[in-house]
Amino acid sequence: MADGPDIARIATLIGDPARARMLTALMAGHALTASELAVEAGITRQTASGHIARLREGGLVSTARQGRHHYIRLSGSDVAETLEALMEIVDRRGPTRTRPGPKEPEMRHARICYDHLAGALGVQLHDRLIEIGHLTADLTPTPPGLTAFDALGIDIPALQRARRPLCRACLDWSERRTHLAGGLGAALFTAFEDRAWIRRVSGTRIVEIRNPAALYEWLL
Amino acid sequence: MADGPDIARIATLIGDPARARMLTALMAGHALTASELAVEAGITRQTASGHIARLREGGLVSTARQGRHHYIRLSGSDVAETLEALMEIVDRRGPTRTRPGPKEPEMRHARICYDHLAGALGVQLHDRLIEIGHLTADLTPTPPGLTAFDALGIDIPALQRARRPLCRACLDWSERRTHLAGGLGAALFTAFEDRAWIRRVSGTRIVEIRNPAALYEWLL
DNA sequence: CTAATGGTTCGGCCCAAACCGAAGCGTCCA
DNA sequence: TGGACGCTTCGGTTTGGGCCGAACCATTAG
Repeated sequence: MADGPDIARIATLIGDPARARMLTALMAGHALTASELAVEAGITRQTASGHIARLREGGLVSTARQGRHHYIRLSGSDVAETLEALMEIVDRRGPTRTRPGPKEPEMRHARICYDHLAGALGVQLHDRLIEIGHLTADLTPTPPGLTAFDALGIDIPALQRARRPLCRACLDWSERRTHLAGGLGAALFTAFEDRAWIRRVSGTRIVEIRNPAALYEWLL
Repeated sequence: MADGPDIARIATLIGDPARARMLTALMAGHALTASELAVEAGITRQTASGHIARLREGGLVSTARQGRHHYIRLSGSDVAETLEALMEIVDRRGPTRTRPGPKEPEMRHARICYDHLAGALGVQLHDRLIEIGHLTADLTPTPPGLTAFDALGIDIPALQRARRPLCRACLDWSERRTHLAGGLGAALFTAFEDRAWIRRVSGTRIVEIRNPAALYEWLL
């Protein structure tokens, strides 16, 4: 009898849209910081902080402090399995799907995720970099990749010396696939922006493609 | 962006204590009426009616009218699996642990999970079927397995034609290992029940072993 | 040291939804 | 045909909690 409310407690934690987006983002298996989760969930840092506290209290995530950063990850595979079970229900009988959601097509096409590209364009960039051999499947730069990044003015060795990981896979909530995050993801974004190949729409997370020809040529 | 992953919608449905109690009651696999569910959840009929409408709208339960009665059941095994996954999280890290009531040991030993065996016996069945070669490690029936299932009156080809997957691994929340679900899991349960090898304890999810000799002999 | 950055806490606003009483439908039986 | 029964719908109240602005700690950089 008492187990009813207990599963309700856990389900309630997953049931908030912002928290569900956080947990979905954490499904990639990588630890994320509180700020990154806030961006991923589309809420402010202080709101995210409260959500994280509740998730931690409920045992769904665990946190680790490293300096002034708090890294958050799913607390175990059982949590991931539960989320997958929920996704399966959604998939099997979802009359109102999120994938072709007509809400904000531009957001789904290209947006900024913290400091790197996300959306369909972000996923495409990620896949293409691996496809043309600039990155290996586990996101390590290859010699040709180093040359190509250097041609964009990106100093890979300097990025590698930074504390931040060079490359990280970030799960895209609209595409449900990974895009490129980390120092290189951020560097590529600014490189594209400096060349006016892309531009941020001020006040939103939306990213516009200004020079598709140059962008796609670089991806050949 | 506002409408993130739909898993939040499903989780919210499970996240209300009254609805969680209803769903837990339905885990036994029997259809219940709206009034019975109201008693089970400890709320009035009209409140229960609203909850049932929401659960039906969300696709978690299906209803059937028979005269002036409305019978409600879980809409599928995927819902039961999700609930079991949630129970496993609760079981593993629940702060307010459910009192180890008198029913607990029997529940852990053998219980029904929607329509198939769970608990220690369920896990044992799963492992044994693989061990004696009736199923492969990825849960495909072998020729000797087909013969053995046929001897129990189970029509595997008919089950394979059904929409439901024939064999499915379902994570057991008390054993933390997988037991056998899917069409075959359900068919085995009814076959054992028909032969009076096992019996359900009415009003609960507990399953009693009535003829252990016959049951274990079949598993040789 | 000060400044910048990551994270948390506090206070107040606001809304979704859970709840019940009462009334409204159907369905079944005498 | 009237009445009992099962269930749903409607109104109105209440509350939990999600959200943000602002202020507050902690760590690192300069």
